Amino acid sequence: MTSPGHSKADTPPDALGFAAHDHGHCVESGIAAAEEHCAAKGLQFTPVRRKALEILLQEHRALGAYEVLNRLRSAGFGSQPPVAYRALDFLVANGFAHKIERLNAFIACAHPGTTHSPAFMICRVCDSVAEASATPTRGALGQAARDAGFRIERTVVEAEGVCPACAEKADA
Amino acid sequence: MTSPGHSKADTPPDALGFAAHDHGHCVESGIAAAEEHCAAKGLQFTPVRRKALEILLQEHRALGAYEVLNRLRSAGFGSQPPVAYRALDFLVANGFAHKIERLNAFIACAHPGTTHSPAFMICRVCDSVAEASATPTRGALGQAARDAGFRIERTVVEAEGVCPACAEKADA
DNA sequence: GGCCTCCATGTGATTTTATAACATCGATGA
DNA sequence: TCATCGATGTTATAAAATCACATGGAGGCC
Repeated sequence: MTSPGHSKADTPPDALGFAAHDHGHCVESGIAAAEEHCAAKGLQFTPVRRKALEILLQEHRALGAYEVLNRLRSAGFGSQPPVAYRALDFLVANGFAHKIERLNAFIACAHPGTTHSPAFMICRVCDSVAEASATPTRGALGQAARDAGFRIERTVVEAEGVCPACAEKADA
Repeated sequence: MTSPGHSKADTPPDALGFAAHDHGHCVESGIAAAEEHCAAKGLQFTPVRRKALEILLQEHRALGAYEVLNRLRSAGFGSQPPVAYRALDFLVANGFAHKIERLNAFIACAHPGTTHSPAFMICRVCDSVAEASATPTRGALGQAARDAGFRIERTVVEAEGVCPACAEKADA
């Protein structure tokens, strides 16, 4: 995880993920948020589910289901695809993780607990992914949907490009 | 294309696809646009590629690569996956078709020839798909990208929901 | 013409991603 | 006690995508 030892110590609350930050905090707070939310809603935050979330939280990039599966197996859980897919489905369904459609891969949610329509920036060089907020009903798409009478239930917003770190390297 | 003089007073020129329209026109004009564009750029608009585009243009919904492959086979072309994937890659690379990431499927472009960042509305009931225009650099995502120093090269914008026709049926 | 290169097409084989179908087990509660 | 439910596990298979390699036509060049 190439922890960049810069001066900045904390993650700006509702942004970026490309910036340097206290990564241990991401993991802890992600787990804590899920724990609370599950307790509040009567959901079972079982060992596989917790472990799957932990695995995702380790990285600011998207992991394929089979990569998660391998790590779950290493941790002593079942070794067949449904094990991973079920855990991931649970995390996604409850907003603790998101699926990056472009990559057929999964990433921990950067602001769990809050309802939001996520938007992602995917670096095609280093594969890092940052989560931002989308306001899908406000732009051209929202207008088109209103004009057409289309009822939006969910949006996928993913930008592919080059993250600042990689852009800098390329320039040099 | 997008020459609106021809439409039936139903299809707004650069929108929707859920509305009724002269569908034969979609096919013809889609093919014609591709033909022109290829001639202009020195690209080979070969029989498989043309047929693949025709197949996509038949429908206002996304077709999986294997569905396209089946139809190509029926039309006398090769029957192995690369046949379809290569034709589709060509169409996508040149803006004649788009991939709907959410569905792992492909759809003909609704306004070929013009450079654009497409946005899609996908009906989860009837599977129809309409193409609109996105303005990804203008909303919250664009702002986040600027703040982060992320260089956007391509965006995926897909809204899932219920189209007007299906919503009406559900109400009734 | 003969030859070379490029690119498109074709094939078989394989990899990657995802789901179906069914068995077991522990917790809950009538 | 025992029926039910949800979570986990397994085997098997489906669906989506790519790899590797052979063939064949169109142009350019000698």
